[in-house]
Amino acid sequence: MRHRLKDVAERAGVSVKTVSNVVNGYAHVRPDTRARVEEAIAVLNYRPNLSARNLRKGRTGVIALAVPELDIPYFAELARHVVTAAADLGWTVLIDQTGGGREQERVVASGITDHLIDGLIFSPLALTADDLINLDGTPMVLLGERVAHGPADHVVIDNVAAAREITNHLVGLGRRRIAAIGSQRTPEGASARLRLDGYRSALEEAGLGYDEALVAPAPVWHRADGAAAMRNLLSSGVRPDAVFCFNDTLALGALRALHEAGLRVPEDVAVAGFDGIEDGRFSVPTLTTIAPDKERIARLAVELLANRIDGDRTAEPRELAAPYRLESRESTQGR
Amino acid sequence: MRHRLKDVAERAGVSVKTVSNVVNGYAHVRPDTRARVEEAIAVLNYRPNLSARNLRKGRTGVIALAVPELDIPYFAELARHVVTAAADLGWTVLIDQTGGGREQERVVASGITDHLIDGLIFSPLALTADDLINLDGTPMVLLGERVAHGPADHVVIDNVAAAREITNHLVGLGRRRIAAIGSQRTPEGASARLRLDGYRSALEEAGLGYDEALVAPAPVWHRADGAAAMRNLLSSGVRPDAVFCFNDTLALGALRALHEAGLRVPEDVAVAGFDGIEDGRFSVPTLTTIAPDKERIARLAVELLANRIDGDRTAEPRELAAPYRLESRESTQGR
DNA sequence: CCTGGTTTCTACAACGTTGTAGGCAACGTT
DNA sequence: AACGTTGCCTACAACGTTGTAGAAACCAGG
Repeated sequence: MRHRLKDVAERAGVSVKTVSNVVNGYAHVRPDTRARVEEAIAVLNYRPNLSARNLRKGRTGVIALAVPELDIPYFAELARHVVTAAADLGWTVLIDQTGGGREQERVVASGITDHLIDGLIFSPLALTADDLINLDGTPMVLLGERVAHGPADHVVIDNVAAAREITNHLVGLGRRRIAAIGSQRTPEGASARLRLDGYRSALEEAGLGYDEALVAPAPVWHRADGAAAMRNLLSSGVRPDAVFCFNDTLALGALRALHEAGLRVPEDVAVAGFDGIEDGRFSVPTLTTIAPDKERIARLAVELLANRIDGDRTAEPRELAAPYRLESRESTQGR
Repeated sequence: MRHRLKDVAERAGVSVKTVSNVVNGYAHVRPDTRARVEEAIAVLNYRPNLSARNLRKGRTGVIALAVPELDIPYFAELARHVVTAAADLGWTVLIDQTGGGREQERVVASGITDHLIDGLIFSPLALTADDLINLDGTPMVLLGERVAHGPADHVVIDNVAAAREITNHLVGLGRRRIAAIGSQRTPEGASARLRLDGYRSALEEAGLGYDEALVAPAPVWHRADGAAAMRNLLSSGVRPDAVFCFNDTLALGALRALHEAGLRVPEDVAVAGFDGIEDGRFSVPTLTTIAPDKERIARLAVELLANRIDGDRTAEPRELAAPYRLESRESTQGR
């Protein structure tokens, strides 16, 4: 039922290689020969066997994208853009869910040398630079803050500046007791640390001072954690007039907790998030956020990977920054 | 830098095939031979070339999951479960975004025969059964209502019964003017039709009658469409006391529009959705919904596919139903 | 010590593709 | 008329793996 070059060749009365040449668009094939071959291909519904082609060429046309979890909106949106950007270059994307644990991430990073993929775009949470030094040369592009200045190409956004900007936005609205949700002391918390730095430096610039009591940790950044952290803040007696949540799902959870506590957003407490996920455009109230340009991040990552795969694999790792925008909505503005 | 069986064989002083036997766990290998081979494998950091193995075996260990869009929460959550269920059987999942157009879906369905994947789990929106008859035997499992009783295995939930149940829930709360958002007249609207049927039959059972004016179409089921449909309903002068939205993102959009119109949920209008996405647990108010058991759907789909791949490819297509639950929350209950 | 069976290992071919090298016509140039 | 060049095509080998067939070494039972 499934046909090979040989079958097409027999039907068209040419050699196997000529069929291969037609399939690959080789120029020097007589029009009538080409037509005969193409007809045979159509009749037999021939499709190349990619395993064989890959074996011969040493390329698979498949890249992997490894993210912690697919149903975290930020990663789902990112994944969508990566798949699209890769498709533009003729690549297929294989998606790997790491779960975010260091051991699993290490497996992904090293098990990648299966020759099934040409390269890897990796958004690690727990991995350290040390985990990456021993890889045998599969091109890799890292996303996010976790392994900055590591041994691989890297796409980031300026977390410190972005966090400073959104904290300034809250300051500019006259808020004075600005809390933060999402701090982490674990090694996984690289993004958390940078965003905390930005928050802190904005506060100090504004002369507001940094108050530990206003900073709530969140081991994971899901909605439920944001809600719990907000409840803790409220019950601890501190009365913030604004909250900067280190990502949007935390913020959505915080909105929920504020609602349950009978506090109005933004009148009583202004809320800001980070990530620019789609949900934030439709929440009640809509969510002010830092929106990284995910399409750009995806495209840069795919292009960096393409350069590694086709080009010099020993060149110095490059680090590219993607832009972001502050999107101001009801949760800080009112309407 | 990258080693082959041959390199390992030379280092261990055995034949290539013996190394292959060790790698594949063949029983009859002397312990000391095995040890020598394993040591060589470790030293050289040998990894099998999957393209070559696949070529030889005719299997790739990769299955594809095709969904319309990854950043639709329902599909993201589903994808996560499929990836997990597939991993349990030793498979990797390649994710394909179709965009939901018929032409693209057709390409996915037929272009799948690239020998890169062993099978396909497909959640089509626009595809018809006719588009599927000509496939050359790549095992496939369909999800959703689009192509019922088609030529392939199929996992569904009982949409009509679920829609009837949630409509009954609204009726039971004393609501009398129950609107519906999400109807579709296009061929893509298979789910919409079934959910509308359930809605309608519940109303008629309850003696409430079916009123066209209370049914709002939504060409796509995104948040923005739900908000727009809700606004249309309100401005058309009908005053529903409840709305059944055909999925959760529509419902989240509707909540938003009701909020903007100054209507209270659920006091003025009760809102129910469908899909059981995570967002609905944290929206304000939290969302009553029909939650299909996505984990079960994913597992059933993967198992059906496994049976096709390993077993009889000509057996009659099977259709399995997955369970769902009505999850009652604030948007219909109040608190 | 022979016989028949098992264990352990190896050589070879094949999976379907493409790169290389080369052959044969047909062409234009000397 | 002889020459090199170009266009078109083919045969062969190779990518790295595993299935098949079988050789060599070993073992138990007579």
